[in-house]
Amino acid sequence: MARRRQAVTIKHVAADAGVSLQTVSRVINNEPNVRAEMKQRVQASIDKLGYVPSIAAQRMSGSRSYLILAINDRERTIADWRARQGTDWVDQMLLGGMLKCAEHGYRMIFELIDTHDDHVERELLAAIAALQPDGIILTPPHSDNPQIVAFLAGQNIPFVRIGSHEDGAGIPLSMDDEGSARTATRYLIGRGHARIGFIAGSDEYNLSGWRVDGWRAAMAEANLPTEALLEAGDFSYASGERAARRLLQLPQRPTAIIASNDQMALATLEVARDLGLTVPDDLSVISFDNTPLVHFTQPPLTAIDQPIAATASRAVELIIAAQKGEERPAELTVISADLVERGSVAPPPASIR
Amino acid sequence: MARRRQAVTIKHVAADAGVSLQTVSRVINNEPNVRAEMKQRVQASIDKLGYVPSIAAQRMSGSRSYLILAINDRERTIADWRARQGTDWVDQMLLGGMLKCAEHGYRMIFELIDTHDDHVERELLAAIAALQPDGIILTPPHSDNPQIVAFLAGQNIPFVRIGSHEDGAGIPLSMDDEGSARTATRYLIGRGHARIGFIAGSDEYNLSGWRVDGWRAAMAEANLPTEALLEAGDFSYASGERAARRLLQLPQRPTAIIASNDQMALATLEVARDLGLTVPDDLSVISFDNTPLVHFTQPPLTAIDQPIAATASRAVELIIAAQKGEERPAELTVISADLVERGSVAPPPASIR
DNA sequence: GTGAAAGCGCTAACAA
DNA sequence: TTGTTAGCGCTTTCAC
Repeated sequence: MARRRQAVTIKHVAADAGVSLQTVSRVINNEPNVRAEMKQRVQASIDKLGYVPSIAAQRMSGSRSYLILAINDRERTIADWRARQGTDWVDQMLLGGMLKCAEHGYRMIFELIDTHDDHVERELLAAIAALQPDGIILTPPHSDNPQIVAFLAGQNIPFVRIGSHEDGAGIPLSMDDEGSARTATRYLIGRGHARIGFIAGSDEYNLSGWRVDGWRAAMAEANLPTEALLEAGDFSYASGERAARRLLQLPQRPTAIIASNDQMALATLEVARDLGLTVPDDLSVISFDNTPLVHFTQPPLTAIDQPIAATASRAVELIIAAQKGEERPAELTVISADLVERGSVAPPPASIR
Repeated sequence: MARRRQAVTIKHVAADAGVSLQTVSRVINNEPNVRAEMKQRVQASIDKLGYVPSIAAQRMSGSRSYLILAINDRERTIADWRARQGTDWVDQMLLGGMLKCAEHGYRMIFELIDTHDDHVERELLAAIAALQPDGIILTPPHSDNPQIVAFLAGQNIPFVRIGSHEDGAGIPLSMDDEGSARTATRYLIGRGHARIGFIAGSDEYNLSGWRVDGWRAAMAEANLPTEALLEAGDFSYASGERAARRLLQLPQRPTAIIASNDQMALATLEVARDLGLTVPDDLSVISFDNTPLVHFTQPPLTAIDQPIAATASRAVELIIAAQKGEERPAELTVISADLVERGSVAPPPASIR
């Protein structure tokens, strides 16, 4: 392979327009102190020659790299990819993140990092040193990983922590898990349910706790009991199955169950079927995440939509703002989630009501 | 934001090891002409200081960028992302491509380009000039787009055309669509089916035609008629619905249908239900792609698995090999697909058999 | 086998 | 408002 050099450089443009390199640079970067006429002339040459600045060279000379790193958990992401169950977290991140990046002339680079690895810092450093990104987006469970947060804080690089409430280095960006759980719970209460079970997600994710909190809060405000109605899960189908079985075999079984993700809701549907319960007539189910599978279940699942695309998009905006030297927002940024109504919720059965 | 400079550079390493810059560079790039002892000393300094070479600087001085661009069709990709139907083409590409890249110290950058846009060249040029990738992976329908292929050929950059048979610039890499269609058809014939309908995909994709060819070939070799059994679709659910309805309302309806993708197979299932036909007892269905939804249909779909991850992985290998100056393979590289058996195929109904 | 010098494309700092 | 100079971190010559 022959070595490739930039075909058209700033030099060609400068020569063509009959100006200095610096003037071209100013035009590229939209800097002030260039006369309109000059600017136009340079722009004409740029267009004529099809010039595009080299990110490498820009980065080299100490300017921006126009690269934003989106970091996800390696193990979980690869497991999801291999499972092919339709989990589309990555797709939604790209949808929101890439498009927003493109709007601002940035590019999003997707990276996988091990949460548990004792080389986290080395992995991160490698990515940062190699790519020199202008900002980093952290997703759960990395967002609250003290080691990662501390390391990034020391790198003097703007970063957003998606799904985090904690103060500290970096910009936290919440998807309002507690509020969503409250919304789902109130929705069920509004339809007459009083015994509402909850299947929690993995402890490794802070959002699991927040979702439980929201459920508890909504139950409390309606003076409804929660005892024995909380079951631990870990987001896996198997854990959802176990949890659902325990809940549905309670002497006084719940008339509705909220599952902390779609897989566990799917398992709940299956257990209900197995026990001869019809959804939604005998049992109502609400799930979290709203991944593609909600369309395909029998009945389709009413679900809390995790606004991943919107969140990633906002994260990019926050990073670009930070890049420009703007202050980080004083308040925690919250992207709220909607409840999408489908077919898995009905009033509780008359016999129990 | 303060300007960030590389924390540890080749200079620091050179100073620490007491050698010249050049020697460090040689060690980094694993070049010959360095004594083992020297190499070891330098490597020790690299590890100690946590040095990682800057891709920007490497690229600047005319070496590789260690970046591989994966290009997908913007319109279709975004539509899939928004539809949230679980299409996981992108995920599978990342799975295969990113992991293989990581193995070789490369990174995969995912880009979207408009097929129809008259600015294709400009968009491509922008990506290439900005990123200076070492290679490009084209996916359908870009793989056989003459404008794109011609443009890339002129850029002196290795590129792979996934899902392409055509000779010419770039390295074609086939997923054996014709063979897969033949496999699916033979599989049905083996189970006793004689009237096998086929729903084709969009003309915009060459693979649509190859799948039809495979079906035709398998039918021909068994001396089975194909007349009236081929219906056009465009990969959309709606088109699948129309096609399935026409096929199933034929005076002599098919006992099996092969749909060129999962969405159209899903539609076929729905039409069958609507017409009072049970799958698989009255009608067998095989779909293409094996996206996540195949698990969730009633019954789960027997499907041809498109080996996207394996193909992306191979594409990366081909590019890295080309980068090293190796000859492109003389033969067309073919990644073959498997048939995954689930619940949508049975022998034809006795009344027809 | 190792080192010194030049230059990649661009921008920051300064000068005019 | 515009141009000049130096240097970013690295690799490629070309000496030694």
